[in-house]
Amino acid sequence: MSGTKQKILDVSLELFSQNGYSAVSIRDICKKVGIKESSVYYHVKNKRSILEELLDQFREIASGMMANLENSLTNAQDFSDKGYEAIRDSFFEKYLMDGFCNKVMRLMAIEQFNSEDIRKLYNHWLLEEPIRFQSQIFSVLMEYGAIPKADSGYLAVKYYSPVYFYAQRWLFSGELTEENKNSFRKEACKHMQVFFTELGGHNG
Amino acid sequence: MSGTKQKILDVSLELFSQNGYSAVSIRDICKKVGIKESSVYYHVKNKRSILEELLDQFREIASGMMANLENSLTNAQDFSDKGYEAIRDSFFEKYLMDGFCNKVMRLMAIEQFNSEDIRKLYNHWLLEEPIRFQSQIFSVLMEYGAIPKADSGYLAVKYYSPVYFYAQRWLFSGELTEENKNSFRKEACKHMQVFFTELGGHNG
Amino acid sequence: MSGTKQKILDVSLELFSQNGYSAVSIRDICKKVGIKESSVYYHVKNKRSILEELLDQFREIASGMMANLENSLTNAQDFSDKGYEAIRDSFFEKYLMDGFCNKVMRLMAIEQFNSEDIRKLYNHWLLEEPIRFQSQIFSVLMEYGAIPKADSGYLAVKYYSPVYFYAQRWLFSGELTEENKNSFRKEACKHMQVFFTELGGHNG
Amino acid sequence: MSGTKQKILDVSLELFSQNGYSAVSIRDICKKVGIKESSVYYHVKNKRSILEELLDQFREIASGMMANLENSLTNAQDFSDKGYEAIRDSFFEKYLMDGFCNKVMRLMAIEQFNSEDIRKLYNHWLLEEPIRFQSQIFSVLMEYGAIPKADSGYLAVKYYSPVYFYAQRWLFSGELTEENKNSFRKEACKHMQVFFTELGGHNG
DNA sequence: GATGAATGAGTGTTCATTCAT
DNA sequence: TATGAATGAACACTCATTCAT
Repeated sequence: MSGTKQKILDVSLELFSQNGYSAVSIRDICKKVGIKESSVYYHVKNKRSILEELLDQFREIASGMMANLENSLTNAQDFSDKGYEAIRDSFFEKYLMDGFCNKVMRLMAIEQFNSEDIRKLYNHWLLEEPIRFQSQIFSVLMEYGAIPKADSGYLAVKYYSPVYFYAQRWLFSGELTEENKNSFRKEACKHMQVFFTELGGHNG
Repeated sequence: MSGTKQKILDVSLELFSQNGYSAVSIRDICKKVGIKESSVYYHVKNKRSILEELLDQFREIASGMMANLENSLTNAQDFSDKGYEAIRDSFFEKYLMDGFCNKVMRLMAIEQFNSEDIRKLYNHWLLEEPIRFQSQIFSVLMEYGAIPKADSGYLAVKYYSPVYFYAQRWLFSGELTEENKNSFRKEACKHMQVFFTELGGHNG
Repeated sequence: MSGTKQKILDVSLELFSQNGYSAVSIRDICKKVGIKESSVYYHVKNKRSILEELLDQFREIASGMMANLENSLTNAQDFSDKGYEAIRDSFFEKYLMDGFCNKVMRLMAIEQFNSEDIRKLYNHWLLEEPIRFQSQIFSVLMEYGAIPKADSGYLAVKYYSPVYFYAQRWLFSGELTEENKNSFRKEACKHMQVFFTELGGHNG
Repeated sequence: MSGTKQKILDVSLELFSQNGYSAVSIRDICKKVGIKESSVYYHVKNKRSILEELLDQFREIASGMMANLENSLTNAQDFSDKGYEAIRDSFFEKYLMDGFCNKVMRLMAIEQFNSEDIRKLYNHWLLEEPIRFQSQIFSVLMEYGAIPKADSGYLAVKYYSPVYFYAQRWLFSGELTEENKNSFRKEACKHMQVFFTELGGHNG
């Protein structure tokens, strides 16, 4: 991929994640990239295809990560805190906190209202899939007696929804500064830590 | 307020809450109201002012409700389930589930990314204020020994974030159907019930 | 219909008939009408709809005229030269030579290659329908013994094709001047006169 | 001429004759040729020059053929049907029906409205020249008593215009399929046959 | 011979808004 | 109160062409 094309994608993601797809014009993108408006069409088919390409990249990364986590879970031998923490951190750092994913999530959060496709994507990757996967983890932990048996779905909601809440507060709202990301990481990690401890406490 | 003006506001809210402020044109509004585009400017200064007026209405309702709840809390005599349930239901039914508030929230959820003002409003009324108020309730309950002492802020997050999560899933995503609203009510109420029971269980 | 709208249609037909639909831009039309480009969209839906409206007008006129001729033919009592001449002149003057029809025909002659719809229209009204109708006239004349029996279809082609040939030469080629129109009238009329005389000669 | 250059000309003629010069973009041509758009400018000066080159080729072929026919006529010894038929067939098959000429004619039929040069070319080679030459033939035939004396110009129009009419119907309108070409050949030949027979009949 | 990259000029169209009536 | 008519500014996009490599 040529440098210009990559720059177009980068700049587009930057702007899209700040203002949403429709609020960003080709003019805006080109101005920031440093090319004339007609030049952009040498690299991409049309405005929509820029968005599509970004979403495709995200889909690939997200699925890859999920497959990885799924794999880790299947092959996991120990269900101690350590084993689980690895999975949790992977999901957290390589997905929720990853620069690229982060921006796409913001973009999806914005654009879900204008595009059915994106709404589905958002719902899948930010609401359903995290719950589904976390629920699966809890099920496994219950099966192995690591935590007491209960409604794993509801447990997953209780576990994930504060993370989602903090994400809204610091990642999807306002500017995506390092400061905000750190606030998010601090609070979210604290929650996950505490939650898990309390869960184990019941068991112990 | 003249009938036409009210119709303009109603239609605008309807459309804004479905597609967002910028995705709705004056044309769209007027077509649904049944007037010509130029006529709208007799009733409102410009497109932005329609939004502003809706937000003002919301602000007033939301503040009123909050003041009411605040008042209920101050004057509360019994801290049994009943007393609390009244407050909870009021917040839930007259705010989260109210037709008007509901639409404005959706609108704010969409438009928070294009307008700093709306972002602040959204953050205040959907993230901060619910947590602040709930936290205050828990503090009072702790003080009176109704529930064990703990970090009331974190407790509020654990209590409210699933509600917020469900709201995202059922109220802010896709179309706002009665079916979705009912799903939301069912899930959110169940959570609040269970949560409070568990909380009391610790105490009892 | 407002004056401006009519002016838009008039100017459009003028330009379309000179240069073809696609070679004329909205800018060109507006410049000649004396309005700004955005104003045109108050009067018409889009560029294509201007063309469509002109074609609709033509269709109506052409069908009306054909129905009229058809009617004249059915009710005709005498099959002398006079009776037929009336029909012929009507077709010639109110259709081929009419200012509006004339321009639309030119426009169709140009645009038939870019639009399947227009190609069909052109074929129908300039190739097939004249032959069909003329053929019908000859059939009637043959039936009544006014002219000798023969292949009426081929006779129609022999009668009409020189008219079509002259039309190409004088009406559809180059600028549509009064001089050209007169040349066409002169040549075409002479042919029709001579042809009919020769036809009668066989009979007499 | 390099293979690529020839391919550019071939493809261009193919597309031009189907959609007209202006409706075909350099992109379209290059896609079909299998080169990038910038490459075409190594072979030709600009888009217009492709058209020019095609027209030059046509001019040469057409003039050559005409000179040939002219020559045949001058050297003709017998004015029987056979002698004439040779000339007629030559004109018909090597000009009107020839693949290359055919496409250029279509192209001229389309583009005559956008270009004065092409209009002149069209008028010359499809309206005036056939009439002039045919008229000349008839004159010769009259001189030699093969057909009765009459207005040779009008006779030429009567002879040629059905051919032109059929050409419009099957060669210039719609797609240029083998089926259409055959329909044209059949009808046109039949006409020429019949016409000549009738002509001779008067004489005999 | 061919192409990657870029561009100026142009196209049709939408939108919020104004203003005289 | 309402509207017919108009407009400037923006928008996504296409096209023929250039030029260094």
